[in-house]
Amino acid sequence: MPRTSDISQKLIMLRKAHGLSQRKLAKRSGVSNGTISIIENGGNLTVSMLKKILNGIPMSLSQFFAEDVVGNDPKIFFSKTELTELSEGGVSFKQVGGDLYGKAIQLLSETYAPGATTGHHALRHDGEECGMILTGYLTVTVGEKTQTLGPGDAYYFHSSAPHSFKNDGIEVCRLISACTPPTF
Amino acid sequence: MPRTSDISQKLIMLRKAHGLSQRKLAKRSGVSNGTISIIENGGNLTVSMLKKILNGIPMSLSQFFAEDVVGNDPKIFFSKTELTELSEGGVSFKQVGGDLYGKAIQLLSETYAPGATTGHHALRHDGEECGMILTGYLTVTVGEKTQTLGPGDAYYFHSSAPHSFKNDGIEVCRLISACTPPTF
DNA sequence: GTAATGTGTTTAGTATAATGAGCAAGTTAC
DNA sequence: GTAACTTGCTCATTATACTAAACACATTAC
Repeated sequence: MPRTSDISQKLIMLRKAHGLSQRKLAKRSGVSNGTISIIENGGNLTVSMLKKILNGIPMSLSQFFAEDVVGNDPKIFFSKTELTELSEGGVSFKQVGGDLYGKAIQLLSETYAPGATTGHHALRHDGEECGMILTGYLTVTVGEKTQTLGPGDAYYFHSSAPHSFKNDGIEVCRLISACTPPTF
Repeated sequence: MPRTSDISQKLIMLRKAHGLSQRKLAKRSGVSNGTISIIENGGNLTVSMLKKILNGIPMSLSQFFAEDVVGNDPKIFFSKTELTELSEGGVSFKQVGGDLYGKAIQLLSETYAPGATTGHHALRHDGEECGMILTGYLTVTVGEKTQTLGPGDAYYFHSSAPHSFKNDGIEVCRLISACTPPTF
């Protein structure tokens, strides 16, 4: 048996993040304390066992195995500025690190609710733009080209080309994009 | 043992969707055929076993447990270019959408293994740089300022200031950053 | 016909996941 | 001090996940 594993590391992290000892977690999840110890040291475990343990966190299997995604509750910004939000019609733009107007680059954290769109009259402005889908699916139209992108997919284009975004999926789409120069 | 379960149902669906018999899937994933049968009838199974089986589909644990059962294989890059990786010493830079040298902007998907660093002799180059932590923690030093950032946190600075990155945590740190102009 | 392949299931044996008590070390209280 | 409590880990025992081979039933070939 391996000395450690991704699962064990993740469990340890989760347990400690919730301020629980092995015994407390064992009690909460109805598992023996010895089992927790073995698993945290890299032992194998059944899916149902993992489910029971996560139940004491609490957390779902889906959450546990989720490709990690942007955290919520924004905190300190190293850039000393706040994160500002511009939201309308299910589309939300968050200017990461605050408004950097006048700077050469702007990072945005965007979310598109299911069905949300920037509108079919496409946007046009100066600069360049690229982004990467974190979760969900987004249909991107640039000029006459349309592509539906999923997690891990990316786009890049000159902003002078007419472009629009739409979430045709059933789940929220989140992405990170960068554009230059800032247009907001 | 239950006569059926969500996991077994999902596995059956997946196997059939790929036109595989129990024996074929067993062969592909290096598992005994009997085990497949038992599991499909609701038997319990270890996480590593599930991983092995999914390996023959193929599918990741993350995908298997994902809430959405939408299509997979994200591959196409809307920018028509490939994602290239530059990795050394636990630090990995992935140029999202390929090398955009000559363009005004470059999006990077970066990962820092626990303990990994860009080196204490700080980097200096032209342009501006900003990024956002997705998972894990990263200690960012710019000039004389040092800050440890977590998920959702962001940084922004002029690249001409000496800067370095280090993962002091115990888990992998992943972030998305954008810089201009590209320096790779 | 029956021989050869395919399917999913069952079974005996073995490897190992899980239990719960007990261990050693470290805090805190008094 | 030492008594009460915590921490995580170890160990014999029990429960069970997993294997490999055999089973029962199909379909196809000749």
